[in-house]
Order: sequence, then structure tokens, then C-alpha cells
Amino acid sequence: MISIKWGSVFFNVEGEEKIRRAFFSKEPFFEYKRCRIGEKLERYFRGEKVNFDFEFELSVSDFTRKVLEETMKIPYGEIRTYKEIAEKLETSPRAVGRALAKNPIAVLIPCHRVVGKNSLGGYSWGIELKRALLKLEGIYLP
DNA sequence: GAAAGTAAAAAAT
DNA sequence: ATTTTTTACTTTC
Repeated sequence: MISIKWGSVFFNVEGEEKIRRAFFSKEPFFEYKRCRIGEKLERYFRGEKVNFDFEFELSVSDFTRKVLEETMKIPYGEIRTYKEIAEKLETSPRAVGRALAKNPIAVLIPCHRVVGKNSLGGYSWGIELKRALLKLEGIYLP
């Protein structure tokens, strides 16, 4: 359970062996601890390419889990549209967005790499934060 | 079960 | 460039 400062926000991770939750907040939720997750996140937020090969404990519905698993396959520095994910799962883009909106593990499951085709999509912690994350990975949006 | 609410897309205007 | 269908899944009665 750690909090890492990035810009003006803190990124919190909850869970020991398996990650349960990850989210942004203005204040730190936990004490910073030096650990495997923390070190990787420090490098990630510095702009390095990092693979988050951790185990997750997803307390979500089957459908949402499928969407999140598909999202995890998106490589660093690439983006997908809601439609692309939807086609792989044989569902509708709208349902994908619905599922991603409930992603309990921000950043580690790269839901910020999923954008809309016409609009830019949305983000639970603010569209600006989503842009900042994409910029960090070298993706520029119109 | 039915109805409302979406982090969408495509089509129409 | 905005508005209006169409759409499938979750959430909440």
C-alpha cells in the first residue's frame, strides 16, 4: 500500500501480493513504502517503459474482466479505440466504455490507452490526467 | 424483470 | 460542428 507523488496528484496502490485497487487523489492515502511496485511506478512516472507484470485481484463482473484483460494487452506507447476492443470481444463500443469506467486499477491496467474515435473518450480522474499519461508515453492527441 | 444511465459510434442535419 | 438515432452492458429499482 503506497502513495507516489506525480505532478500535483498522488497515485495510490492498494494490495499486497495481488493488486486490488489503484487510483489518483489529491492527498496521499498511504505511506510510501519501498517495494517492487513502487520502484516500477517511480520509473514509469519518470517516463521509462515499464511492464506491469503483476497479479491482480479483480472484483468485477465477467464482462468487465474480459475488457480489462484485453486492455492489459495494449503495449506501452500504443492506443486502441473503444471500437477495436469491442470487435475483439464481439460486443459494442459503448459497453466497453461502460466497463472501463469501473476499472478499479488505474494506470496498471492501461485504460488511459483506450480512446474514442470521434471524441477523445473520458477518464474517471479527469480528461486532463488521461492526456498527461498519454503524453508521458509519447502519444500526442489532436 | 423492467427502466435508466453511460469514458461510444454512425448517421443525419 | 452539433444533434439524433442506434446500441449493449451495468445498476437500481
